[in-house]
Amino acid sequence: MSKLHLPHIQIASAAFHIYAAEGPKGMTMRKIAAAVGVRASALYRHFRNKDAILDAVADAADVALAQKLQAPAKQNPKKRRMKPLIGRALDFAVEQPKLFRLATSHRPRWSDAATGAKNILTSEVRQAMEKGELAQGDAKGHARSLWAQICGLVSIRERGDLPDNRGELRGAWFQTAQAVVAGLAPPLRAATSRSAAAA
Amino acid sequence: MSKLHLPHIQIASAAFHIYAAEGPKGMTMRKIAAAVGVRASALYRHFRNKDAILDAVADAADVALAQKLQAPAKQNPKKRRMKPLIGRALDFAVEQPKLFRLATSHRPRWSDAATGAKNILTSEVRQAMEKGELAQGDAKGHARSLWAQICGLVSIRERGDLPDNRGELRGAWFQTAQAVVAGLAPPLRAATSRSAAAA
DNA sequence: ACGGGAAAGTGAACGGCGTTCATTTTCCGG
DNA sequence: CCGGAAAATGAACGCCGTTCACTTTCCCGT
Repeated sequence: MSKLHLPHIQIASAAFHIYAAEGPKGMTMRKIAAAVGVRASALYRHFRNKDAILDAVADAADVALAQKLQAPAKQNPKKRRMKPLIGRALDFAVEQPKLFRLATSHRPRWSDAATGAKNILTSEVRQAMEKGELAQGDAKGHARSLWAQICGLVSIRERGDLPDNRGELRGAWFQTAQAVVAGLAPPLRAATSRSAAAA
Repeated sequence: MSKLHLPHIQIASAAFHIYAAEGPKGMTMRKIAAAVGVRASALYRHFRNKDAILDAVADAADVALAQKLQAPAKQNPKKRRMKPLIGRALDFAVEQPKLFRLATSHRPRWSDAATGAKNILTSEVRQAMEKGELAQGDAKGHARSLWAQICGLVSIRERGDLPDNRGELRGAWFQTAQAVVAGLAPPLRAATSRSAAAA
């Protein structure tokens, strides 16, 4: 396991904040270096290149998103989980649009870290299945569908094709969210023919 | 109406091809200029700056996507439209990933051009509603939900979280697509007849 | 047919970018 | 306290988008 150098963390953290505030074009080697009180060339002692730093930032963004997704501990175990979960994801996307985009689309693959958004989401879905809120089935597949819908909603929102008014916006979100959950909801009849293979 | 200068078109088209092949970082003022046989500084006689060229490329990508989305003319009017439509969208995303990303996420707003993907999609949805394939309701809202799901699917596919195997991939796509259409489907209609056993 | 003015193209230059490299500074264990 | 390793430096390279004064090209009104 790598030694997790301190300067490594300082650099990644500085880059993270710059990225969150100014986006990809604002995150510059020289600016990152300045933020940690050093010259740009010094960064190369700790990261192979800029992309490596961006990877670290993306990991951090993924973790930040995962933390936001995680249900609050005090949550009433009888309450439904899915709509609040979607709400939290959308909140994160609105509060930190650049980090959300990075977390959901930068890396070639989802982080498999236990603390990553993917695993948090899957675990939430699994709990919802156990309580009958979602149809029994492949938890990974359900998580995928749910996540696809969330990403899509955010993508559309960013294109400005959702109402600007806060209340209507929320309504449109949940109208769509409802469509998703309905698609995954316990069958009025048998829904999926394939669920055996993947688990 | 602007005069639709010829050089304008040449430049945009060169930029389009470069972007499709090499992505955002490959699309350089100097390269575009070389492709039309001119120096970089000459481009500024026709476009205010690089972003303006990128806007033109994004418009072109939107139109290309719309053409792909449009149902083939010979289509049997009795056949279902939604799943083939989703299939075409996904095909485009696989064949031209960079153009798809640009068309779906570059601009601040959807193009309202009649030939844009947004309008084609809405019109397809409207026809599906008329035939009872989708529940009656707000066509725009349905189109939004559908498009959200498609964008999300593509986004997830690009992260590598879908099977690599071609058949399974298709299966996973349509499993998810089914969840969407189910969410939008008329309340009591016979559950979308064919379950999507690809493989 | 031609002169002149507008449009288009040029080449050099600017500052900023990521990255490299030889050199210098800083740090710390024996 | 010293010597070598680690870290930081500053200058440089090539590419980027963009600007500007200048030249070339084109075409329209006389």
